Amino acid sequence: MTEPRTGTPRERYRAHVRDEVKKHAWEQIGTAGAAALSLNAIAKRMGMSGPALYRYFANRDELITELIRDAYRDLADTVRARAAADAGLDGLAQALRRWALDDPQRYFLIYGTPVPGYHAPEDTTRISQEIMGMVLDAACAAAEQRPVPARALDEHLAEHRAWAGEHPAAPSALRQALTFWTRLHGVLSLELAGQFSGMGFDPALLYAAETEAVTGGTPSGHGDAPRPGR
Amino acid sequence: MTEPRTGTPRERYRAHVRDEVKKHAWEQIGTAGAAALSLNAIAKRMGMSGPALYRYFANRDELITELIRDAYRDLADTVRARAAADAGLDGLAQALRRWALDDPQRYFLIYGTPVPGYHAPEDTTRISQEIMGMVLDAACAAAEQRPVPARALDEHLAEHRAWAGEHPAAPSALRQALTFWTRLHGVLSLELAGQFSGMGFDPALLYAAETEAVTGGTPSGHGDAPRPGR
DNA sequence: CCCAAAGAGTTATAACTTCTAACGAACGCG
DNA sequence: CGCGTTCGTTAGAAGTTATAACTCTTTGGG
Repeated sequence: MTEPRTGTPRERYRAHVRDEVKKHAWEQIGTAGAAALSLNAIAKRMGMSGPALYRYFANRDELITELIRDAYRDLADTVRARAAADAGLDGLAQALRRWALDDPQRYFLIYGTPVPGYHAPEDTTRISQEIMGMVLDAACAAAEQRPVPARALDEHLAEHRAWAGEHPAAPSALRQALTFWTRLHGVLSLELAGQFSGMGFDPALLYAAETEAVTGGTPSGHGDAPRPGR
Repeated sequence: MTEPRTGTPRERYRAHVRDEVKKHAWEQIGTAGAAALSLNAIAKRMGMSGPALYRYFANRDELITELIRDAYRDLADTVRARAAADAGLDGLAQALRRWALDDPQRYFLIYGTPVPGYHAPEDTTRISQEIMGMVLDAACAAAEQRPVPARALDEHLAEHRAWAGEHPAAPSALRQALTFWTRLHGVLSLELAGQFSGMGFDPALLYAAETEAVTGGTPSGHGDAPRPGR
């Protein structure tokens, strides 16, 4: 989460306690969901009384916001590592699914049901944009090897490409990155939510099929092995 | 929600109070999310003390389960009405989006972040299957007019078609119904969660593009007007 | 019609939760 | 070695879910 080797002893201790709180928080979230997260319960498990935690987190929302921040950072790191290995769009898709399956509630903390009042802090939206940027990079790289056919939506995206920032992606790449996100999230979120549970088919194959469809069957760059199924 | 014209006066009164509780519950969920739903607050708004509501709902979870049940029923009714009008797959897609935008938290109550411990009651999964059945019907009807090309996934689905029940859909129709669900849910859930908010493009056009892609551009049956955008 | 049973709503209470306030003790910087 | 900052404590307010016990009303059977 954070490196403990900085600042004064007190700061290091503080960072250590904060990390331990977050560790217990993730456990609670994993077993009972974010709604059931209790500062009191965490304090007791750490062997101290409830109000002590308020020295480390202003309130429950700040702890959850911090967890969301960490989740975003971890996802960005995962995608960045995979992108650095030049794994291609399908490599990113695999990394995303693994990351999500590794801790479904962490995925839902980012992409799940929003709390009506809640507004994400600016830095998390920045990380979100960075992730999108890496997907855009991969989409452009894939388009060089195999051109992506144009769609009717491309025109609209060409006119509304503010979300891509300064990225020089072609309209078709914008669309590809966007549908990469929506299509994989569609399968992944329903799988993680257990909506496929009694249905019998293998979600991994559906995910692989969607990945192949959205990448145009591009077998990745020169990075790790493709392995469509699992 | 339920017809008040049945049973004894007491039963009718009971049903009336239950409906009023649910009405207030939906308001709370809409403005603060399901996690913030408070039986106490509902009771006070209805002019009675907290424990009185326990005459009508065993506990908070039972109320939420009942809301989920109602949401499923309402979605099934909406889809059924649209399917009866022979609106085609894209008609169902439009109906789904309208229904979701009408009350995002209601959509998320069904398709949003799951609570780790929670298991859906049997009747809601039955309704879910009924909805899937109607999508399958529409997919088969569309395939008669315009054949759907086969995909690699079809073979797997042909071998694992238990979820389709007795439905005689061809493997390609199974896949089409499944991706209809996952692709539209992918766009819709991210839109409802506000993930597209600062991005500039029109989610309706993205949804329309995904609808057209998944239906193969079939301009519906003979029902209501198609109207792709909005 | 009458009366007992059933049901509705009440208050009191327990066991939780978040979060503030006030206090004492320990830590570590100068 | 001090002395101020920081930490952890207990006390307590205001919420929550949920149960128990009690009162009052409604209802249906004799």
